[in-house]
Amino acid sequence: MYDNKSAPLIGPQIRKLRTGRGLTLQELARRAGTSASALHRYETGWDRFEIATLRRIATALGGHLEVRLLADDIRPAPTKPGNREILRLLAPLFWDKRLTSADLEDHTLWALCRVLMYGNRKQMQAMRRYCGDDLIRSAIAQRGVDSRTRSYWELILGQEHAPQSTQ
Amino acid sequence: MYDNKSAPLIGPQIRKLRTGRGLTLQELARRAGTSASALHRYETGWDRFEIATLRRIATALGGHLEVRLLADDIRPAPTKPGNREILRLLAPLFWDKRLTSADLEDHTLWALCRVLMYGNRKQMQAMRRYCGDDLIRSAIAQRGVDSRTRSYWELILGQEHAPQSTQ
DNA sequence: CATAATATTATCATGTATGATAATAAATCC
DNA sequence: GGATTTATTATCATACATGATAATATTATG
Repeated sequence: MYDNKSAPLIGPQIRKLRTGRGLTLQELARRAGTSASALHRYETGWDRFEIATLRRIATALGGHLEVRLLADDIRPAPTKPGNREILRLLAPLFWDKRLTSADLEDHTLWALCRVLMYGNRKQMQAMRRYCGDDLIRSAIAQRGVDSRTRSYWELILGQEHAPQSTQ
Repeated sequence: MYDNKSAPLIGPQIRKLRTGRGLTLQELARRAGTSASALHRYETGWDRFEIATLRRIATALGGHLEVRLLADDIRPAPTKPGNREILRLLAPLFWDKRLTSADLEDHTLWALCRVLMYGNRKQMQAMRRYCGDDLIRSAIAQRGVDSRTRSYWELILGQEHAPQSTQ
């Protein structure tokens, strides 16, 4: 089952790292080039700050900031669809050539490319589950795939690699 | 070997997700309650924006924002230290009772707790490699560990769990 | 190629994040 | 317990992020 584990809130992250390292608000503020009052605001729930400020704080805490925009709505479908369901789902995409079970088996990459380039959310979810992400990686490496689609899926697969491996 | 793979730059993430979903700057701006000009700024490298704005953008892109402050300077040491090296490193921490090899073997958790609570960066790195993170999880669950240390290490181990499992 | 759509660049008024500062409350230390 | 340190709260001036708008450049479309 896909694990939707997200990062803790920023405020508590800052406080835990700060106190865990034995730093006062004043000292961290000095190191980060900010103010104790700002830090207090952030730690206690203020959520209107600038990325640049947060970046300086992370650095002052001996680390770095990591920001990801995670795409939630094209995760793999919960259960693996059968052939018939896939055919039904993808039918609108293959108006020029009716998709058959044999097509699915023998030309999986071709069908997958079309979904990745022109498919809707639901179609992508289904194919992700049906084919697996490794096959998607092969698909986007195909010559007929536009660079827009390629970079999109590279990003999705690259960033989802980590949380997926959590289990 | 620990993999230091960080998130891509924010600008490119936004652009890839936006174009990959076939959205114009105008349309994404409309959905996110921001402006095309702001989006253009962010996509092309502007780095002074507010977290809240970025959050709205992520949501408008069908996903969510994930922000992590990663602690870089207490990663496990590159190589596993031998007993003698550990004893040498930790000696300053055990001024009240000289640490022996037997202590290390028979009372690992106890020694580890002291390092986690009072140790410096280098000592923590070494012990992390020496004992492994599972043992650290056991250690912080011990009764004598203060909550500050506990929450600190829970955070570190929780957020590093994902990238570490990448391999 | 002409047109439409989209991206890029520039300007600007408004709202607000920011760090500085001070007062007060709470926690820590001896 | 008293003194010190730290956290919390409030105020404020300044810098600047923001969205609106328009002009210009580039790209896409038929």
